[in-house]
Amino acid sequence: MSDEQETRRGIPDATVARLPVYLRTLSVLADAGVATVSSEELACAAGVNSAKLRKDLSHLGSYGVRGVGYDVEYLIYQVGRELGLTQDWPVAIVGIGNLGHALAGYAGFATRGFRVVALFDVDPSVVGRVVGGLLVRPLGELEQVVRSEPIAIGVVATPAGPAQGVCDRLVACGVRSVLNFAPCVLTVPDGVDVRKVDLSTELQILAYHEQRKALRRIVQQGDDAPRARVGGVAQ
Amino acid sequence: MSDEQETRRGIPDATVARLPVYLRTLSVLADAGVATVSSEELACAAGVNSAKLRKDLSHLGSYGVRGVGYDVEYLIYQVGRELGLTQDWPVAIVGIGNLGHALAGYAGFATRGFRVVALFDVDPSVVGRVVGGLLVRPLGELEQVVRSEPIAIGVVATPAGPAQGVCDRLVACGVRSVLNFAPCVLTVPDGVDVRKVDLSTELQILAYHEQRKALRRIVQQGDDAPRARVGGVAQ
DNA sequence: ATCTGTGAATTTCTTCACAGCA
DNA sequence: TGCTGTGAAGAAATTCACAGAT
Repeated sequence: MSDEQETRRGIPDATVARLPVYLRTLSVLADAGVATVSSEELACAAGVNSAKLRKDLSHLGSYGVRGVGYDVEYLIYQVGRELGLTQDWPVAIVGIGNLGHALAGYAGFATRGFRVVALFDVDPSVVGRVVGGLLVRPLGELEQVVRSEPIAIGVVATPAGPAQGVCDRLVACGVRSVLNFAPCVLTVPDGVDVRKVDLSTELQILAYHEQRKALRRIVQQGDDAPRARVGGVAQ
Repeated sequence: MSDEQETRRGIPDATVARLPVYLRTLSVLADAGVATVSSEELACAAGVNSAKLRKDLSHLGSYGVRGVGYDVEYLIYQVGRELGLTQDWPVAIVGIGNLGHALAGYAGFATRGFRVVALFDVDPSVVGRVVGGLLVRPLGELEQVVRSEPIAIGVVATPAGPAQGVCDRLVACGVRSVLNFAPCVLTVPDGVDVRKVDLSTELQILAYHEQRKALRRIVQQGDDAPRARVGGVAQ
């Protein structure tokens, strides 16, 4: 019953989002020669609480040993398999500006499973250059290349303006997963996944909390100090 | 009663995370000359459903007009204020590799409120260069600069190795908000916020869903085709 | 004795559906 | 009538706390 649900609906989104963190943490432990790890230790290293970690891992199966913990190598394999990293995912990056340039050279992209196989740009001064060992092709060749190589994931690193158009072309060529760095919302048909990475969004979230912390400090001070200093903030 | 809670606990995290998206969407509308927008229209443009949008905005106050919608300019102001964008947030970036380079030149960083004021790197071949109009300083000057300029947000764009050390130094200088691009978990004292942007995490999440879609297609095919083709997948 | 895996309780987030105002 | 703002219902995620395996 619960197994059936696991297979059909899959693992909860919140759990999927944390699996990569666990995987990276486990890799660090493995490199350090650690063979076995408890949920408490792994959770701490990954920055979550141990009950959450255990519940997350329980969605993959029973890969721990009671009274002992988890075998690091085995868990790496299981988490990687669940995430689909045992397969090969060819990636294309469109838009080789500052960010695209960084992405093309980013070692993290070359980690298990992911393989950058094509770079595209419209700018003639960029096209023809070699970035991260790959030739930058003109955008016009997108359809041809994406169809011949079986591109699974398209990375949009263009400005906001052309992003939707580029995305449409990728999707038309059969790309079903898009990672969007452009500062805009991409609209895609059902069955296509988009994830958005937005630097200024993250900054704004930090600013919100920073502002609250500053406010809280003022109010706190106000509690100890004469009321007048608080101004209109409290109440 | 509910107002009190709003002031003390603040806006729900899930809402805060969406406000920047609304803000950007509103800016696009404003640039297009739209004066008034309904929750349905704005929600659609922002890629969320309208009930969620209305509930989100209701946490800021009652800034809409029943039967009419929201005034775009006014809402931009209110959302921006809530996020703390009416204040000035000086930002320092540590690690001017490919990514740091891209970040320093990223226009989104220069949007309302945020101002990159200092760049640091250890590499002597990078130190002294001018990137995005700013001189790259040696890491040794971090304490001096961060203390003299009132840096609010530190961006860690170093490799994983030095990231924690850099973060510790930033925090020691009074930085209370850190945006982490390094592929590792940063540990900070209470009262300091860290947000993590991880490119390979996003790819892995896409890979998970891509794998599931592929699997579903196979199972679906299996339903129409002879059982034998399904193999061990179904049941 | 120790540590996992998991039901149950709790909290948070989302969606519904409609009262109430323009 | 049209659209917002919001209680109430529902779904999802988190945390608790402990039974059960080694």
